[in-house]
Amino acid sequence: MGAIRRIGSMQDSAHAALLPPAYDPAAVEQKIYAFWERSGCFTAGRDPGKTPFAIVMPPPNVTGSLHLGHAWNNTLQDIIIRYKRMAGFDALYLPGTDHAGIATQTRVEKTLREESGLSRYDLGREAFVERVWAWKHRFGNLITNQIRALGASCDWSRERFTLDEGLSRAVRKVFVDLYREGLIYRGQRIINWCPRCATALSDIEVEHSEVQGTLYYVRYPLVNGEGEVVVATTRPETMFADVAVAVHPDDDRYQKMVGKRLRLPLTDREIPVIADSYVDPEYGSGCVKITPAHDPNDFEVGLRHQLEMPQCIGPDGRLTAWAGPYQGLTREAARAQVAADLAAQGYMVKEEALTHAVGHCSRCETVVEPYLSEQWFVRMQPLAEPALAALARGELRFIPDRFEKVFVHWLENVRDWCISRQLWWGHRIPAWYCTDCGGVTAAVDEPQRCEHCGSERIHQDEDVLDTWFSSALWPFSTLGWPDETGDYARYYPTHALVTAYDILFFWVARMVFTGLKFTGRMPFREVVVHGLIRAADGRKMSKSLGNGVDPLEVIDRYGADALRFTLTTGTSPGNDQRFAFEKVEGSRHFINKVWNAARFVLMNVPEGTELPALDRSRWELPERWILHRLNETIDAVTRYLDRYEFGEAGRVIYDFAWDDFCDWYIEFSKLALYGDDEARKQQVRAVLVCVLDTLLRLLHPFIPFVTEEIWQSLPLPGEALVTAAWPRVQPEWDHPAAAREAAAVMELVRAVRNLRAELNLPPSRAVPLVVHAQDDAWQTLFAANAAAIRRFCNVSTWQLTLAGEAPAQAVSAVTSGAQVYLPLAGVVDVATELERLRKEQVRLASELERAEKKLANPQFVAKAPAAVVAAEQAKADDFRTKLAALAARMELFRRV
RNA sequence: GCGGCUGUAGCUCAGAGGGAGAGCACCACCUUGACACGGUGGGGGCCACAGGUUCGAUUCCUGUCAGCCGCACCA
Repeated sequence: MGAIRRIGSMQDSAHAALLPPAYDPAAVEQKIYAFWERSGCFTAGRDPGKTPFAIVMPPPNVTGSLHLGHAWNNTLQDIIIRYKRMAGFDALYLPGTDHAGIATQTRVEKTLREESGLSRYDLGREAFVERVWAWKHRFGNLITNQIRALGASCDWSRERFTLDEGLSRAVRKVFVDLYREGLIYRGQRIINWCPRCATALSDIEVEHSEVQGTLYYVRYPLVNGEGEVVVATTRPETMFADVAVAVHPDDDRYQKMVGKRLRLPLTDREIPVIADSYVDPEYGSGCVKITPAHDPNDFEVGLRHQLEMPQCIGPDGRLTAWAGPYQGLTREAARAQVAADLAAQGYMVKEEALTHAVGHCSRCETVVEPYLSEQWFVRMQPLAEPALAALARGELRFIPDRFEKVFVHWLENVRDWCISRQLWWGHRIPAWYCTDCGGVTAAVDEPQRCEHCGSERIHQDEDVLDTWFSSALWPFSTLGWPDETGDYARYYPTHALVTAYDILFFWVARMVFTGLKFTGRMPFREVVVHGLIRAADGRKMSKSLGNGVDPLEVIDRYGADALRFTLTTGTSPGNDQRFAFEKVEGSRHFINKVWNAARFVLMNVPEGTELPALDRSRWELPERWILHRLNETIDAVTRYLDRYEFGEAGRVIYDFAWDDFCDWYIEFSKLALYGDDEARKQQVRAVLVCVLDTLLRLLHPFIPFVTEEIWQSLPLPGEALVTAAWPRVQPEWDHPAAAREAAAVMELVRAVRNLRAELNLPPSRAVPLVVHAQDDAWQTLFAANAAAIRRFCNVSTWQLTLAGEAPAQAVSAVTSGAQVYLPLAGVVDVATELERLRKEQVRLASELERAEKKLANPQFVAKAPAAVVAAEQAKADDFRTKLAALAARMELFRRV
């Protein structure tokens, strides 16, 4: 990043002590993001020698605003990208936005209506589309700026929009190629129609939800007056488009009816009784009215029996001329009216309450109308099959893997995809119709003449493509495909795709089969699936409930890092999480803790300090232990990140930072820093800086802002943390013995603190401490750490010997390697002390019993791994030693 | 109907074939020279239930119950 130097922040203060004791994210986040962007460190491809690693961002709606789902999704992606960047990859995080056909068009139409009372038709297509573009230019960078506020390290120089010229060309090419191969066709079919949006929808844009309805049993009399059939229907208003009544061919009750003619009530029309095995004789009356234009199953029946397909409901959801006097009524009004009239005229046999699932528009919740119309479709089976085969070959990994099953099931049962939308905002279908020969010309570039007859009298299809049609190409269209660009060659296939499970079918499946079809490869190797974010009470966040939380508000109040850390530690693979402000508060506290640990280090490493190299020979127990723990932490975080276990990774560093570094090591370090051994002081400073440096690196992908801010203040080479190297385990830091020894020292300290607390001794009161070490080795250890023990426990006089005569008037505890006594004449109550010891004895005895029982089991000794048996043996020994000491102690007390 | 997820401390949730964990909340004490967005100590759980596999199950398998979510739906 050449000319860009560090931002200059903490180190500008005269002294770290002048830094505010509470971290203020608002003061630094924008400055740091600007620094990152300016430095070019997010731009991929600057070092061709590095291995590429690419993630494409799931494009949010260009005129939408960030919600917590986006925040979560982008945080996880950014963690991966930042980690990979630090680990030496040429990391590309490709951002962009989606034109979101229906949503955006609806939004602009609404404003138009509010501002001028005009509809899009009043304006005309061209003017309206212009308006949408104006809207896009006005609000289009809102969401991308919000993604910046979150800290996402996107390569903005490669930002894409689904309606960009390049991407549009990719869309047209895919359409034309599929059309020529017969994989896209146009046909008269029943599709899902939203009367409010006035457009066709694909199957997955329909949400089925249970509705309380009525099953009407209606008499259809025979024309000859010799009887009747009773049909059951939930939609009597469609009867004007009935063309038959079907019964099962084997249904004895109705066999004689087949072929007879019925008179349709409320009309003068006659319709036949037909036989079709689609009818379930068990359900309802066993007679089904057939309405091919208004029901997908009836449509199939209609095709089989070559029936007419009249429509009695129009695209606006109102009854048509076919409904005679009912024309113009809405579906709902017509249903009520028809039911009432049928009843009044004696056709209604009965009405039964019925709950059934009804399709609703996923966008506006209007009841979807199965509607017969001419639409464009993608033939799915030939595309799904190669995808299934590739999945079976293991070319795509789902994390967690259970989502593969859902995915496969969907692909196995997928139906043709309706891709035409009766909208104006989107990619216009690249198909032209010839007025003369009626032929269709599909072309990437606007054709001058019909490719069938050469006529120039051609006009383009009015409709646009489903937005997901362009999203399906996103991983390669954004990289330049169909051109063989450098980016496409270098970054495609991308590596990981991070997404919530709710768009697996909408988006992931479609990228998979178009990717395979057009690039010959899976567009990504791994799909990292996360869940949905819910309100604190577990309900979905929604506009109607008013329980949505604006991530920008969270960022304002707590900082982007706190939001990120909350979302990250709340992640468990594939599962939903609940959002609560208390959690964000917890994250903010953690960030503040890190901030203050840094303040401590800086205050003790004055400007200009020349830090010595780490020198293992000069380390004492705290240094050996903390670096050993740091190694374990580096290893764990790296492994968890490699497995996309974000929550666990975050938790592991949290524990290290707070418990090990802050609570213990910093406290240990004070002994040296406030002492007067200059050489040791320098070594401890070096260790402090090293641990803090490493900790910041490990934390950076999770909480990038605060870590960058702190890191640039440290006396270290390098310009920015964002491009610093990811830590590696240092074999020379490994020190299992130190881990055990430190554990014993800490256990001793805790035991003394516990005694003090139980005696209600205020921390300010120094107490005498007697320690009896179990053997020479333990004695050496405790002697070496006497200063720490004395400081941590506020000890006045200190006596460390090998086990010997115990002070009588004392409270005591048994720890690994030692017995500790607080000889406090007058404070000790023999009865309470005995009771305390007895409770401890009971606890230890039960532990020992458990261990001994295990060890006494020959099967356990024979079959369990040796290490497990040895560990159990060691535990038992430890318990026995402690119990013996305890028994001796109690004996002494009884004699007093 | 088919498939999946969840059930662990008061709450929110991790976890893992071998001594039950965190955060918040709670109790007690503490303005110690990084931090009260803090420190120290503490209480609290037959890990939903019943079987099975195993030397050993809270963890793996089967079933039951409860909550949730997909997919498919017959009017």
